[in-house]
Amino acid sequence: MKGPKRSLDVSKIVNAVMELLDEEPAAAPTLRGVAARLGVRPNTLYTYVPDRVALEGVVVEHLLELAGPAALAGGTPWRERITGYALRLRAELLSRPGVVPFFFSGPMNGPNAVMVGEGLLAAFTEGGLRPDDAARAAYAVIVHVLGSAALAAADLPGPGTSEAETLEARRTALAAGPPLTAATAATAAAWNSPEQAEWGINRLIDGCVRSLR
Amino acid sequence: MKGPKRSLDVSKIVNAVMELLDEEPAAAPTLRGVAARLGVRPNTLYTYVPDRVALEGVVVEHLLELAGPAALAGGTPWRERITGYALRLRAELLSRPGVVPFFFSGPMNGPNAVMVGEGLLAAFTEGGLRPDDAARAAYAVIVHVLGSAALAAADLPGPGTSEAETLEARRTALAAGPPLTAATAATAAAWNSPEQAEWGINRLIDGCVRSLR
DNA sequence: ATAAACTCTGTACGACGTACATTATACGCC
DNA sequence: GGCGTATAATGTACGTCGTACAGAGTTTAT
Repeated sequence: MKGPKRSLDVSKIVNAVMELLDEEPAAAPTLRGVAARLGVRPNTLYTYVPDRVALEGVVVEHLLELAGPAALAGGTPWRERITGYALRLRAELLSRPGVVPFFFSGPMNGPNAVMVGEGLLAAFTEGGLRPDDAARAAYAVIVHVLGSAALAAADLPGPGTSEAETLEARRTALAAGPPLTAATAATAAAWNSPEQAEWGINRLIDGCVRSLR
Repeated sequence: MKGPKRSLDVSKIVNAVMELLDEEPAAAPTLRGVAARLGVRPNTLYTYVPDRVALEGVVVEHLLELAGPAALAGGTPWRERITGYALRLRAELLSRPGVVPFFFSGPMNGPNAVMVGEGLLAAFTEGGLRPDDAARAAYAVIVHVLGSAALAAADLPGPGTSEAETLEARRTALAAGPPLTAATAATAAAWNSPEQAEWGINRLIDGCVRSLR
């Protein structure tokens, strides 16, 4: 290559994004913020990435990998592989709520997304689903995990509010609602808990398996 | 009340948002855009709504109603009520992709959200689920619908690109992937189709029902 | 040695959400 | 029935965002 040496590369940029998220997990990282942290002008990033959406795309790829897609390939029972990856990914996202919107800003077609898809396909195939159903099931799992994370992130307590008190606030609000809502207020108030997410994914997998008979 | 007459009200604002979405369904409506359409300065909207997130919240409420939550209450078989509302809501969102992020920008606790929850609870209860499971199932359905809509919106063809050609592009890209992905490329390429969404929701409900035995 | 290719900077633009002071309007009260 | 006061809308402004474009500086190929 001709010109001057590059001072950065995409992985350095991703690292900067992750550092920003470590410091302020709920704040959505911005192009300018990333550039500032790297000691560089905002438009310098355009050398490495065509636009903001693409930057978010590489961050998404990094997070998909952080959740350990390799563990999807085999070793443990197929069902645990699916729920395991799903819940790990969800946890990674919720510990950095600022990154959640990135998953909805463009198509997910990077190599890690493909790898996750292949791993889910393998697991569901091992579970006895026919190929087409396995494909549908794999997508449904992704939908569920990302939907769950996004809704939970939208409901996160702001700074200066404890998790326990928002939960209690939700519970009393629901208890004042219509009959069925009131009757299940305690359960419904914890709708964004990991346990609830796990329940949902398990029911989804149950339904996919049931389609066998 | 004392001061001058109000020139607007919240419903007029919501109407303006919907008009903006009619004209440019993929563009996220902005405070300034809404104000301009109403012939008013941007900060005038602060008389009616505390901030942008709250504005988005009332739009969300309006869309939840547009999908016809009353039909959740009864009349048809319980299962159809659930899938019907879910798919109607999904369709409303996808015909206005610009509004999808609004569903993830704050808690969903308006009256229509409560009404939808109650309707889902009623349907699942009629389906035989115990109250707590019905609550979990209701939330899982919401997660799935919104997740599906958000992922589909993120993958929508840009202007000047037909749906058929993006589908074909996805198919060939997947066909070049790892073995299981390649084998199911045709199915997986249509992952954001309404049929696929329906399949996912039906599997989820199947799984919830199965938890009975 | 020179030209071409490439990186980064400097500067700028328009859009966004929102804050604050100011002006105009209408009701309640004496 | 005029007047004070609460309220609505405006005017103006600030800081942040993504991104465009021209220019300066650096490296390699010839």
